[in-house]
Amino acid sequence: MSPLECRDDYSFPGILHLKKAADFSRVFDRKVRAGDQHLLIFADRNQLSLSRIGLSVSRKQGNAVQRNRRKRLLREAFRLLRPELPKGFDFILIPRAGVDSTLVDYQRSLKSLAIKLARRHWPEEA
RNA sequence: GGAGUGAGUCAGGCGAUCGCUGGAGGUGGUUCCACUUCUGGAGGAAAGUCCGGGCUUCGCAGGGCACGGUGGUGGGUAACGCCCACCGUUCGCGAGAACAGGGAAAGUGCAACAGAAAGCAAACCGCCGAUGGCCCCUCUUUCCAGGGGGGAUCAGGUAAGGGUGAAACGGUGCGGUAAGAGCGCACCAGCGGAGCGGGUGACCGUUCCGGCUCGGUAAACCCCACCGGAAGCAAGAUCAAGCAGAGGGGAGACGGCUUGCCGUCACGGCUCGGCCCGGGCCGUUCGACUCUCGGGUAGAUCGCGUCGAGGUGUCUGGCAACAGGCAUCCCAGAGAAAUGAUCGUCCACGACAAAACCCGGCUUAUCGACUCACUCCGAUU
Repeated sequence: MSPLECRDDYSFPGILHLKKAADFSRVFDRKVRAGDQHLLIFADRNQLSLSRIGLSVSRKQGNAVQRNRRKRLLREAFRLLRPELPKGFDFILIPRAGVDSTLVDYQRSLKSLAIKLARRHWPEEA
């Protein structure tokens, strides 16, 4: 198994985290985004056979404990949905402030928004 | 039992499923990853970043000024603005609590409102009006002069009483006086000086003397004593793509002219091709390509968590803070940042809040639960 591949199950190892500042600015600069009342997602294609996520939670979301809670819910949503999501993308998830979202809310939003963003990238292939 | 004071402890539990991360071991693929087993994985404040240290880099003869900080005494400590004990003042019936607690007779400044007056002397109401002046009444037989008594008033005296204020230049009594006043005296309070006794000391007790009394404010300037080199883990150390720099090596001659291009041959690199011949492209008489060097960005590794001013237990010294001895344990270590999510269940229905180089403190936030010691009140024996 290559280092840049990963089993298609409910695990969530470190290589699926978006870590480098360069990756973050690349996705943000692409300016391809979609959102609803729970989430705002930026997306860009990567050259890998898997999808990665990065999280951006601002100070407006509350204190450190509340921000941590949001990040954990978002990671959990991604982890549980990973087999069903499009591959080969980097996503940046930004939760909406002031909304009391649950894990189920985030799962639902992540799935529909990710599929929507993936479709928007397909025309570039042709 | 009720009310309270002071120390201190804990910070939802259990189970199931799916995950994350550090370490150790094993298996598999040749330096990295995957799988697997065991094991560790947020706080009392991790917070605010307000002090003090360690550590790191830079700076540094010595002294002074400036700036900043601290401020009862004696201890503790690596150090502190922290802690302990004690002293003083104030508050509380008390257990106890609070104190930025050096200097106001070195100087400068400040004090709203009220009040006459807020700092060195003054006087609003009041009291007096002895002394000096003026006026009235009266007595001295009548008028004048003089004298006695009484009243009013001006000059003046006074600060006891009233009133204002957070604060108004000691208190009580006797004497004294026109009225009064430390004006005099006694005692008390306060201040200063000298002595004696106790204490390491802050201070405490006590005796005598003095002038009789001198207000508050220094987290206002200031004065005095003591302390302080600067910046911080994005500190800093090592390795180091790319790009840029310096130095070296590096394949050429001839001819033409419009003087930087063309032509001929030669050589070098790349390419077509299994290879040779050969073809194509680019380059060579200041330059393709290549070597070396120093600096160093992205990035990586270390710093960084096995070893610490460390935790737990126990003994010894000390009133205590704490120190020492012995035994024992290894207890988060990320880096866009792990320590979780969901469900079930129980109960007192879960507050405030999450490490980011590491320690010692302080401050602030906090649902509640509990332990120990002590005080006051009440009841009972």
